[in-house]
Amino acid sequence: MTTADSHNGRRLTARGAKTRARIVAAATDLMYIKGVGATTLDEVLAASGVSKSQLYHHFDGKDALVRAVIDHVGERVIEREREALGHVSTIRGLRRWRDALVQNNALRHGAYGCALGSLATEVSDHDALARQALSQLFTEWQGLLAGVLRRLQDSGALPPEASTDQLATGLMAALQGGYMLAQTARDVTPMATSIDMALAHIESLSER
Amino acid sequence: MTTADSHNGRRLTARGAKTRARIVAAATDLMYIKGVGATTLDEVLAASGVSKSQLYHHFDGKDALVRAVIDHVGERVIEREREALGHVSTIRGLRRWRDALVQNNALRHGAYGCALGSLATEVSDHDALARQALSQLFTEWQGLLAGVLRRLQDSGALPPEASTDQLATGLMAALQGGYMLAQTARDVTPMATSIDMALAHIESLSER
DNA sequence: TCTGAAGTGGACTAAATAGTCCCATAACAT
DNA sequence: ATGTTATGGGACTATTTAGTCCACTTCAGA
Repeated sequence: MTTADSHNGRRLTARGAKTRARIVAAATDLMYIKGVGATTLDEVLAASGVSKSQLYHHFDGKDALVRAVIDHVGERVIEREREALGHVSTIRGLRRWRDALVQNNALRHGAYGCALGSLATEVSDHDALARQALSQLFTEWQGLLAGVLRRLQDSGALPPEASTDQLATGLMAALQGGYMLAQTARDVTPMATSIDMALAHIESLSER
Repeated sequence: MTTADSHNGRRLTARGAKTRARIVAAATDLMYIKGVGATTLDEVLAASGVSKSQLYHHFDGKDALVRAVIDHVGERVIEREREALGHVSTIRGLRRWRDALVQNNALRHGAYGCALGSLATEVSDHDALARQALSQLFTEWQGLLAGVLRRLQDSGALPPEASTDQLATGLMAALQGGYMLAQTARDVTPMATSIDMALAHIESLSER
């Protein structure tokens, strides 16, 4: 939302907003499938059925478009995860969350990886603003996981001395690393295995 | 080694081998820093001080060069890890291995991530051969970790019913996910945290 | 309803980029 | 020695790509 409009404070009619949204949607799909670097503006134009002047009317250039894509993907992922994790308070709930992610990724045999993670690795070293936005999104996502862990703690399913933040970091790393290994192997098994190991660790903390 | 020479079976003089190596070395550095997609052949030429005909003499094109880079990076990483892990047989040894990786990554504040992992995410979905090579390299790397875990098992530091292969997968995912989070945050802390969690889990298996 | 700003289309440009080609020189085998 | 093959330099081309420009249309408020 912050970097949403390139020409800050400009008026934006409903028609304009629609065009802008179509551009972002097309760019999001293309960049997920082909990668950011391999996606050209002409392809985005063709896919969204919009002319070049429109693109430069709404965005300062490719970098700005990429940032808009990051915002868009980020919103979607965070909303999805908020719905999936917002009310989870048991280990079983976490396992169901794991199942959903793994099954979803299995549909593509692991290809393309995590929508947010792929953007992050490709963009982080080239665009400081984009990197910051992505970093914040990961923090938010991790916060949702930490919330689940705190609720586990409250219900006694996790000892009070466990650091929920560190466990959330470890769980997120297992998830992202799992995505990456699955993408490279074209097989979701390593992703399932790595999340399972993280969950087993969390579970084991209350059995000692 | 397999995809090493583009024009298979051609003679290769010492001079030619040197030129080829210079091209690969320059391409490796550039692609690590700038990314594969953002690295142009002209840049590789300039950095290696070689003319275009040489590049096309030794490689069929950019894809072939990328595969040579993967082979080169893979060899380096595997050799490094073989030296670091080949004789490790204690949890303490694993922790020292962790320290070395974290400290090394801290020098860049996490930037660029894992040499192999970055290549994997960027190339896996576009070049099937490259993906396979990377997948094999990850398997080899994981095998080294599994070897350590088997030695732990032999010495009684890990129960015999533990699946060393699955634990190695989880450890590798924690490492790669940690690299990614560190790269996005420009801070190695999450990498350290995630590997620590994986190691803590491994350690905890013998204390129950 | 009038006016200025937002929205739109698409041709155009300049630069970059992958890949080709040709000719020259060095190395090697016999 | 000599023919053959590897190595080398670098100009050249066709295409792609980001980005510009301008004429035209639609919209919203005074």
